[in-house]
Amino acid sequence: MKLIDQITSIPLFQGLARKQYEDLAMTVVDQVIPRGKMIFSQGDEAVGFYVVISGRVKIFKLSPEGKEQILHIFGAGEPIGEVAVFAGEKFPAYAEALEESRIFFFPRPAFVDLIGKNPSVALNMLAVLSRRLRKFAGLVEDLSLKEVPGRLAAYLLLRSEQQKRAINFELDVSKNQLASLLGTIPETLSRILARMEKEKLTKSEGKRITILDRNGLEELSVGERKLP
Amino acid sequence: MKLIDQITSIPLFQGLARKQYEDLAMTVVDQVIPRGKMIFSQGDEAVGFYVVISGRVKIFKLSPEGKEQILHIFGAGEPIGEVAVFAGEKFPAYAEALEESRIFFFPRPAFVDLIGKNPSVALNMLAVLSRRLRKFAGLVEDLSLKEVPGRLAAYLLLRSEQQKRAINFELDVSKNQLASLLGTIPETLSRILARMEKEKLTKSEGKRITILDRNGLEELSVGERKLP
DNA sequence: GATATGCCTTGACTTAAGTCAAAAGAAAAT
DNA sequence: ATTTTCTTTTGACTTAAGTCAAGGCATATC
Repeated sequence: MKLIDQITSIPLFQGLARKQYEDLAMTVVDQVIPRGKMIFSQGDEAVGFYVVISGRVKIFKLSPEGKEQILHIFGAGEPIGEVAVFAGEKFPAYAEALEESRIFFFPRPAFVDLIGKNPSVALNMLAVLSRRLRKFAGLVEDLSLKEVPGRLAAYLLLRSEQQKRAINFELDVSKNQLASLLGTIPETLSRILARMEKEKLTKSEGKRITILDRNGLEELSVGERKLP
Repeated sequence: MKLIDQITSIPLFQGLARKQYEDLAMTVVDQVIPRGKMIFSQGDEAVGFYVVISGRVKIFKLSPEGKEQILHIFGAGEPIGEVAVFAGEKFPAYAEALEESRIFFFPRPAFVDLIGKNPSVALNMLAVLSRRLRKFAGLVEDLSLKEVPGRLAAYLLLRSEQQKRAINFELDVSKNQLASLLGTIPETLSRILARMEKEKLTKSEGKRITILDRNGLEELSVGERKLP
């Protein structure tokens, strides 16, 4: 697919004139990042931002001891690092490709200019940031007010919802990654999955999860129920 | 002070034409909220957003058992609830006045209209949301990767920085609130303050905190040191 | 002045989840 | 195919922080 068509299909840039897509295409840097490679590190100078075209990218924080907390996992169409364009100039976290990913880099000046002239881009961006803030508020709530079984239950229910309430689906991340996403460690995750299975709430073989008792999971996720 | 002058001094609205301030003044609702009163609840329909004119407002989440996690404490000039204007239409958390507060309510349609027409307001708003995202990323990091002593140390250092690196300052929130802000409970906070004092890192009498060993606190906050 | 109310602290106890170590499985590399 | 490497699971143990209960202290209320 041609560069400009790729740009046209980025949700953030919906509603622009032909000319503006062409301008964007002039400044964009197209790059392919292999699995496991860092895109940027916390503290790096942000001279622009990225949009994921294909593949998946994780954004995360690291503790001094090396424990990681994933903040987001972004896929096609989603912008990353845009926060640094509007506040501060350093990336506030690390970004690494979870699989081979194609990403577009947009330099800051052209983008700021575009936003100033295009209310629709500004509104799109406001919507993106607002959704992200909402998601963060949920993450903070989970980390602070729920126990790990509740967080895991909420995550499984969310994944199921995203797949038409499928009773049976594949985790799209490794269990190590999932642990990091839930703010815990692989050992704990493993144990809790085993306990859920014993309670006949779920069944798991590798990455394949089957929800046996949706209601029970819901109770767990809102804290009305505890795992023995 | 006159209504319109109050509006003029809101950072979010910097750089508007006289006419636009007048339009805003036409739609604004001025209200005074007594200490302890709810401004909105999680799930409430968001027909607009608020700006704090004076006083302080806490934004928080509640667990089913009633434990609260404060997300932000906002003071004069800061907007609240604007996320709901751009994404979803429900407030994602609770808001309550910590002290008697004067707040302006701006109905959604007029504001969306203003943003569409005024790139500077859009950019201001993008900056506000971006700073907030950054703060959240830090909160998530703290909750997930630091222990309570580290979070407390980081908080005390931050407060000190905000007051010209004062060695001696007053907490601007009650210790109960501080516990909620740090994602813990009053008992734990109390014990950790006592341990810090024993280690000669700080000294506290009521709300007055004295930093005795800034370096030690920094080590604690980055996890290079542990409290015995 | 007495009493109530909210705020903070302390002690004894419990528990969720982390650490460390080891091993089994699965996936990738040679 | 076999070795290497990474992921996942399990067991034994430790620990940070939560719960419950009681008491102190201050401020507000009658």
